[in-house]
Amino acid sequence: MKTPDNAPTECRQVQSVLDTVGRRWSGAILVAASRGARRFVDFRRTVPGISDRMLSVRLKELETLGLLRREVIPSTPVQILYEPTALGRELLHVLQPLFRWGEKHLDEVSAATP
Amino acid sequence: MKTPDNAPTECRQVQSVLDTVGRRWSGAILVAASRGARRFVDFRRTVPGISDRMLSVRLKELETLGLLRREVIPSTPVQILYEPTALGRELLHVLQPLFRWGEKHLDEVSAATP
DNA sequence: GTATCCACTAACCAAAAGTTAGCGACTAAC
DNA sequence: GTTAGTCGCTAACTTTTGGTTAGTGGATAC
Repeated sequence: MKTPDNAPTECRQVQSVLDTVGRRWSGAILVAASRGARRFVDFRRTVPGISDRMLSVRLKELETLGLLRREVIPSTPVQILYEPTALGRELLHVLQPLFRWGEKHLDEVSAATP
Repeated sequence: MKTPDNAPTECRQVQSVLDTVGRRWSGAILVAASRGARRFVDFRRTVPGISDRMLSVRLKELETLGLLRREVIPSTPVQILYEPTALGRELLHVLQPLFRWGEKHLDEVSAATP
């Protein structure tokens, strides 16, 4: 069977999206943010199993990608707030169908990985 | 700010979905399949830049996950066909919004990653 | 007989993720 | 007033994952 000429382009695009938002923890961090997490400790408590290092690395990445905004509040102790940008909220919105699929089918899928 | 009690569960679910479909090449391979790719060489031609090894590894994973079905046709030379299962097609369907988001915003996002 | 195709696999190297520990500046408890 | 704990990180190191290159066997093509 033959694939259409634009198929490689589509594949490249899909690849790029998943390379940016599909990295380990990124999705979970965005969801945590959408559920109200703002401070470093909020995320650490809300994302199960993440280490300080990975959280720090991913928050920085997501900020660089323009999906989270970092705000420093010079109180004592200093507070650092992360919140979704408009772009981040839009991304969370299009991720909803994927999450619902996960809820529905994850048992079937993970049952297949021994 | 406080996150709701079910937030960690949601994060875990998101994590699991993205751990399965968000691995490098998996999304592109599924898209290739949805565009008509069936044989090993079809995928290699349709997914730009993938190596034989990664293609082989990912096809096996996607088969184990129940997203692709592997069929051996004992012709000469033997043909191996991979096609999306019902579950795979459903997943592709819920990934569409994400892909469209990518088309629209990838330039903004990748412009932020130097 | 040399060349190529198909669907892989082996051996090896690089990059990403995970683990453990600790930092400085502060606060609260005893 | 010393001990313990919090917050937002970072450094050093190990493990896991991904990437590259090469090669396989059986077949047909020239």
